[in-house]
Amino acid sequence: MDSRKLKILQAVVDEYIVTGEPVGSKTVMKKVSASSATIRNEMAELEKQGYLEQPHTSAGRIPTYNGYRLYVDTLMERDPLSDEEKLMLNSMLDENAATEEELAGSASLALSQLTKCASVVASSTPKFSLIAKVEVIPTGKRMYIILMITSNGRIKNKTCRLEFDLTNEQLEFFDKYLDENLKGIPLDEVSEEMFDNIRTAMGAYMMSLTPLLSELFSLAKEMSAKDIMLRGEKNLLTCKDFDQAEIIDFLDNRREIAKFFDDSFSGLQISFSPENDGFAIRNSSIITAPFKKSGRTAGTLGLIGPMRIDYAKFIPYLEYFSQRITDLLSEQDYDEDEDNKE
Amino acid sequence: MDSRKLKILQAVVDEYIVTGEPVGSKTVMKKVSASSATIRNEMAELEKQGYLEQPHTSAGRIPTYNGYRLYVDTLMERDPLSDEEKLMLNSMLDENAATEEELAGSASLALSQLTKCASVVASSTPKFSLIAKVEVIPTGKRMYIILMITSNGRIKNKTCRLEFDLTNEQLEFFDKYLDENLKGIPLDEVSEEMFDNIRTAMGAYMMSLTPLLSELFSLAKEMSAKDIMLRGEKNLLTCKDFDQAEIIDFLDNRREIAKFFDDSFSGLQISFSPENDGFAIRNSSIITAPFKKSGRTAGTLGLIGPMRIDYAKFIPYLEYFSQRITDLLSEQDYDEDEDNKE
DNA sequence: TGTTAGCACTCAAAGCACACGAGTGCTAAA
DNA sequence: TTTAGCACTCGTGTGCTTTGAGTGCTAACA
Repeated sequence: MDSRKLKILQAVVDEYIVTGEPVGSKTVMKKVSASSATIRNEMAELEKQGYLEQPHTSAGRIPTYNGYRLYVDTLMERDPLSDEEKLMLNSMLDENAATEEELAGSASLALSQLTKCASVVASSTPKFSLIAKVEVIPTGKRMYIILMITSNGRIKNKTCRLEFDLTNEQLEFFDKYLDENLKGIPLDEVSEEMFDNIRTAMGAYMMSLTPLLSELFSLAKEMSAKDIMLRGEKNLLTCKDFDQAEIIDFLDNRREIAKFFDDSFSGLQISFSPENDGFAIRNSSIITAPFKKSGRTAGTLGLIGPMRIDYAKFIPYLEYFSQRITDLLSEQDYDEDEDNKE
Repeated sequence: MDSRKLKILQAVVDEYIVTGEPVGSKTVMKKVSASSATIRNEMAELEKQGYLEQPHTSAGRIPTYNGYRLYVDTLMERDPLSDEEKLMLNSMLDENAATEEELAGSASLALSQLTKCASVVASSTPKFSLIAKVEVIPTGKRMYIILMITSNGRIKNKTCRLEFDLTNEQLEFFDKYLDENLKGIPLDEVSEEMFDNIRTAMGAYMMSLTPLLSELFSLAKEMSAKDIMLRGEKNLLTCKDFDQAEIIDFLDNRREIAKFFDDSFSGLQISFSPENDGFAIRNSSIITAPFKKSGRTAGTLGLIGPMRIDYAKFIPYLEYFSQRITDLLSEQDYDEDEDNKE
């Protein structure tokens, strides 16, 4: 592939990203030293090769997704972050956040504001988390709250109403049993059978405790389910590159989005909707960057927007945030190690 | 006001609600026995009086908000619920919901699906709820979860990270102190001063416990803050009577919505956007119906949609749900009373 | 052989004229 | 007071033309 042709492709994508209008040969001429005729010839070839397309015969060219692919993989020059930008990004990150989720959440919010796209945080922690505490708290007539805390500090609760009040004895037995038998179990190993076993182990208490138990089971399931955090969804709604109805469908389908982010990526990844077999919104691109803790991937920070997006600017943002999160999380690690030495 | 004129107004609103198109004199003729000329004269007067308007000279009439006001207040005939409809509504209500919120939430979801509008639940419970339990749970190096449960079974938690780990002694002291001094306090009486007092009462422990304390304070504030539950927001987005951007702004502003629902209404209320001084979306109407528990208002079920909405059908839905919720909540009361007699 | 100037061609978008028709207000007769 | 009739209004839809940005192709040029 001719270097001039690459330059032309680059110029077209660069320009199209800014204007959103099909790019003609004259416009490209400003950036590539060749006559418009030459550029036209080259563009015709780029079209044959599948990197550009024409909305209609007498219009300029716009990049195809193959064009974008080539652009982001080899042509694009990233805008390095200025010191002011770094300062700004830092100020938007809540470095004092108590939890990993909050930290990443603040990055996600910042990203969505800066890019006018939607931003996602997907934590991969559930896989490694153990049940740390289970508690049943009576809160009123026949009302009980079940509380579950995991080893990494995530907490969730469920309220349930029983047919009869439990005696103190029953409650104590249940609490003790759960403490002895569930603590330390990895969340994703919780299974139906396991709970069947517990149920039989309840003996005489079985009848009265079964409803609590099944709520507890579904609570565990909910906690082990991969979930994501979405910020700036509304930015997508006002994006004219997208079809309204499609976005609403997409946003309704958190499960699918979570599944997409489940494949943990090793580094920065850019994927375009045609590559995500029907999952994503048409004309969308998803950029993801993982962040790490203790050397292993702790989650993924993602950006969902149109294909026509300022990659050169936004990718550094994303990378900076994911790096910063990784640093902050490992600082915590360091603290902990230091403590251990005492 | 002439009875024929009222009939004409009613016919116009009825028709416009169905078709969404300006209604002409010929169409009205089908419902009112008078010639089109007479109807035109009357409509011209209704326009002068501010009940109808014309999008342009040669178009039919559409109701103004004054027209809608008159319609819902005196003209409209509600469609009574058929037995099948009642059955359907019942099946959509989660009567086994453990909490009031879940129960009302299921009604809200059902409403939003049936009406293609957004639906709101606003609980007025926070006002009457007391702090029932406060617990500090260590979950890792310097990580603590603060848990707060109210007398009516609402639960919320906050994670916070401290500079130093607390000793068991400190933790026990804190837990005991909180249990003795916060239990039974009404949530809305929690004040800055109160926490200042607690802080001084901490004595030697003050330094280490202050961060936890301030998190606890903000947790209490969050819990006493009025919040609402919104369902079917996306229905508004696809409603062509609304301006996209305005809806997005509106939905972003939960605080405002919550405030609106804070004025507890005594019965069914219908309000139109011009009456809500700039708060609501243009051309929107908000219908609210309170539900009760133990004789006093426990919350409000609301419907947010365009002014052009099938009032005759949807108001009975809303009323049925709020009545049903009231019944279910008082059944619980009854149970409790019965228990108390034992 | 690659590049460029020039030219004919294409086609979406914008503008314009026109007809249509739904609906009106007004007038005059019943 | 009601109604039939009529002239008038105005948004909508249709077809036509113009405009201009942009193209592909060809022939001349370096």
